[in-house]
Amino acid sequence: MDLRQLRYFIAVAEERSFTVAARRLNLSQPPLSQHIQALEAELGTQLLYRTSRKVEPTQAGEAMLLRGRAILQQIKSAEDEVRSIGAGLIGTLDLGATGSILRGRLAELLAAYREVAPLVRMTVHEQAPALQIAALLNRTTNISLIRGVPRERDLTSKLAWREEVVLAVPRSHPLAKRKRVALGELASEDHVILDPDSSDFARYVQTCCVDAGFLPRVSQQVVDAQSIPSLIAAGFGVALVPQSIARFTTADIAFRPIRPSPPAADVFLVFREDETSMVVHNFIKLALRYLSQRRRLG
Amino acid sequence: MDLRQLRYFIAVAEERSFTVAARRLNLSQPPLSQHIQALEAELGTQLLYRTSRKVEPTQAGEAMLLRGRAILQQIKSAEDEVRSIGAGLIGTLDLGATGSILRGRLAELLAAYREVAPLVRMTVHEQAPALQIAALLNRTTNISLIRGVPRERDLTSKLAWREEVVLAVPRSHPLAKRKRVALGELASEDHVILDPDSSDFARYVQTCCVDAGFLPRVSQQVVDAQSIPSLIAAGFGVALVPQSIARFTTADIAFRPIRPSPPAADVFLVFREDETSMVVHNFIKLALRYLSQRRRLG
DNA sequence: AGGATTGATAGGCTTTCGCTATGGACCTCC
DNA sequence: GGAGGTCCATAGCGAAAGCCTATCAATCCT
Repeated sequence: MDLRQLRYFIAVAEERSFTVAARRLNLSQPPLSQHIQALEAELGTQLLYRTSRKVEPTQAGEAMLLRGRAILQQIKSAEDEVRSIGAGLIGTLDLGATGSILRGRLAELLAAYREVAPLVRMTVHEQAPALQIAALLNRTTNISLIRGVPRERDLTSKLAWREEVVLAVPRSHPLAKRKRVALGELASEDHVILDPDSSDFARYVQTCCVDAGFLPRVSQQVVDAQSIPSLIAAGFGVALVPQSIARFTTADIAFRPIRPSPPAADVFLVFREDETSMVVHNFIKLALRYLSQRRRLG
Repeated sequence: MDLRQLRYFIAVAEERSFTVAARRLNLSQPPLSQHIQALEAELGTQLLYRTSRKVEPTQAGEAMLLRGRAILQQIKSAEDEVRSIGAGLIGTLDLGATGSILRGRLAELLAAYREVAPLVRMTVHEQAPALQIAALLNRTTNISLIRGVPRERDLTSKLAWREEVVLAVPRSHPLAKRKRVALGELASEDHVILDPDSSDFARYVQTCCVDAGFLPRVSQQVVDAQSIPSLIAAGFGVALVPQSIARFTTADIAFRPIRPSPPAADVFLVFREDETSMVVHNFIKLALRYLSQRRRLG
């Protein structure tokens, strides 16, 4: 059986006329008759009872009409689904991010994406950077947002945005009175830092300090950036943190820009080089476009 | 989308190789590539991710594979159903018959038919002959078994079998002692008859009696042949009944053949002339064959 | 009875389909 | 590390199908 034959048959059965059906199909009547005959021959069954005055489906024809319509509908629906998947409008998207990035600019990016592709099931996996890399290689996640470029060969990274690194100090601290702070002035302070083993950002900050001529004295080392503000407020010292964190912390803490030469922490979109999902490609394309726009605007 | 393309795609997706799939499809590899390309172009989506070493479905391809398999299966199932209906192996069959015919030879005919077409839903409507005709014209029933040929123009009748008409008398009756009885001898008896208005059989019997030189004296007239044996046993008189009734009545009654020139009641298969159902045609064909066979054998 | 309408058939033309031959990328084996 | 082998894509040709116009046979309507 052929889909063309099926469509033709349905048209004739519905119109109860070869001539009218042919008109509807933008076809002349003879080939229509021939196709119906071929279909009947293949099924070994008369589907239409025809006199020169009227055409009516036989019982077999009624069944064929019913099932045929369902089949055509299913085909259409399958085509739509495949097209949607191919266009990246349907599917799943697993993102990896740390809490600070998620609560930072990522949230607005996700909102923008959801407007474009509302049917994509998004899941954000909040986890430490090292685990994010593993998850990407695992195919547990499709995309990660990470401060720093991972060196794995199968992964591709694209700069998403740059965040200035700022100083976090207790409001009572003398540096809190200052409008800006030079990096070198922090040499004598106690520092709260992230674990450099699991965090590119921590390593980057460390490098910046070394470049400024000192190795930060560590009073406390944490794995989750979320813990830093509380420790600062509790008087454990100062910390160099991404500016985006400033938006979500208590009043006990002051954030001060580092000047001159403020360090910038780069956040990257990271994904598998061989990623095939159109949802992922779509997201990346949209994200880069959206972010560059934002950068230009403000 | 074309079914051929769908089949081709499924083969390639399953085999994960154009070359192998082409072999399976009894096709050379180039047209296979072309069809897949055409399908992908139509859907605007890559369905297969191909390198020179391996072929794998994309996410869209996976969906297409799943839905496509279901569609092909549905098509096959629809074809099977239509073929079965066309062959008269699936459907419904509504038969009309009087109780005496049903409990007579019809039962064995239905048993024979059920062996050939076990999936056909048969329903027997036990009703008076006049109602049977109406039901046939109504399309409430497809086939009736009636003693006598209805004169309606839209109905066709085929002789199913002939039954000898025999005399039913109480065992205590003098005629019960006889081996055979001539029709003329019943002139002086009281008769239990069916309503001649609704029964061809009753009219036929009446005609036979008139031919034999008398008009039967009616002691009781009933509409249901089933009532006759009880009335005979109760001493209401005698009755001329189809031989088949003899098999299902009590010991109080004797059945005696009419000799010479036994009257014969003909039972006909009656059906609409424009009947289209293959189930009905099948049943009629089988019934006539089966019955003529039975006639020859016994 | 004759014109009109309907589905079936016949013959010619265009499009599609499948084949062989070949190209380009990649893997494997010596 | 280059030669051969394998795989999918492309090109060009012959065969088959699909579609069209013209016509026929049957039926309906006036």
